[in-house]
Amino acid sequence: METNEQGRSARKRQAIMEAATGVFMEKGYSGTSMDDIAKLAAVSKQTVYKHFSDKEKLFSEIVLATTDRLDGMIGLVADVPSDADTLDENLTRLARQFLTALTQPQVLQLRRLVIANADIFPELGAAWYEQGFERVLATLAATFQRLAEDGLLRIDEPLLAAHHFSGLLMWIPVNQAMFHGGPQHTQADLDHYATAGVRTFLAAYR
Amino acid sequence: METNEQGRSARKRQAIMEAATGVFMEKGYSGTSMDDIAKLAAVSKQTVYKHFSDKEKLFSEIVLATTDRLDGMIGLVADVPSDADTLDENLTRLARQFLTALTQPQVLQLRRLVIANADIFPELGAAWYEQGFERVLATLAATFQRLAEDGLLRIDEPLLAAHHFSGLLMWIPVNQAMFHGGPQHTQADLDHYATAGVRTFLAAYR
DNA sequence: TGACAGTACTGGACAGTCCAGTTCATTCAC
DNA sequence: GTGAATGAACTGGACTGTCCAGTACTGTCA
Repeated sequence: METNEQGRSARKRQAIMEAATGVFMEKGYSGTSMDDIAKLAAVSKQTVYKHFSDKEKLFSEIVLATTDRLDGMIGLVADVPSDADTLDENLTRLARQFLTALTQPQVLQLRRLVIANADIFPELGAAWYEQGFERVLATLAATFQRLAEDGLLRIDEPLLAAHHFSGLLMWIPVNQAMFHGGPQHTQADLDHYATAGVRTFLAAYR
Repeated sequence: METNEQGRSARKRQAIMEAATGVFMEKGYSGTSMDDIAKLAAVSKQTVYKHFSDKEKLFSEIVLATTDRLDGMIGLVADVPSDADTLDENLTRLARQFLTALTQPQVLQLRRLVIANADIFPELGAAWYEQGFERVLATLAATFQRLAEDGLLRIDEPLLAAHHFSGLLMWIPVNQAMFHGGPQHTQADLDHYATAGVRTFLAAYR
């Protein structure tokens, strides 16, 4: 009789990854001990080592696992309609969604975590950047390219425009979050950043 | 008899700070041992502890000491002439100087160092952000305000404009540097970021 | 005489291993 | 179906080796 769709081993592995994600996020890589993780996962240390050969491997896996969750964001970016009349509000909505998604405490925390350990795990930092950040940016660039071909925007270098778009939006809140503990921005702040950023972007690129 | 202008004690202290700065930058906070620092400073461990009560205090001091070096940057930002004919090239020069200064390996490394340890030293992160980053931004905002009053720019919120300016310039190279090891940008890249960023900025704010 | 070098030491944390005994899911005989 | 048999996965805790912050002590030099 199979009451569990996953089986014991897979369930344990899942528990370990969730626990590890939580503890690494909260206490950083070197601040986290394997005992902490085992304890929080309600699992013996040996089981942790059965699933993940060492601490570095476990860390890599939990970090890269988070890039899977970006697909929704990709969809949003690709779905901006080619409609001149609503371009402003469509981009503003996109901007708000961008800001909301990227100022989630977990996302910022993960970003800090990756940056903090880019010395020790350079490949991990690069991989996360490519699979996460650049994937979204490339999609945004493609969207801008399409909008330009439809005559809604005037753009020479789509990728540069995409970087400008995100830089205008996120420079402020991301920087603040990197140096301070938690997020200091209210929803009103974010809305303001969104409208102001889109205004500046469209003034330059329409 | 005092043959040295500083005194032996002050010289030792200086040596310790320089050594600590180097090692912390290279190996991070937790990767650095007090023995490393003492050895590099050619000083006994006991002397290190005579000058700095513990590791945390030493770290804080060397990080905050770096914010003193921003005065040159402040001067540059404040000195943009109110001349409509050369506004474009003046801002582009400023942008280039900005980018060159902030993509220095030491600066990026320090930034990483502060972000990486913002969990453990939240006050330090906040202090560095305020005394370093926000000071430059505020000066830039004041300059924009002046340029707006002289009719060269059209600006509602000078501080927001300053953030947009720096976001347009630095989002790309700073992000790359945070996640990859060293700087991947050539001087040509930086020039391109500068001219493109200023072009976008002026299209929106002139 | 006081600041320093050099070095040994303490106390605690932690990665990773080992092992003896236990749980659990599957298989196969009845 | 029921119930043993089997082997893999798991527990819990002890153990090793290492690293490091901070202290103590002895000798040296100015």
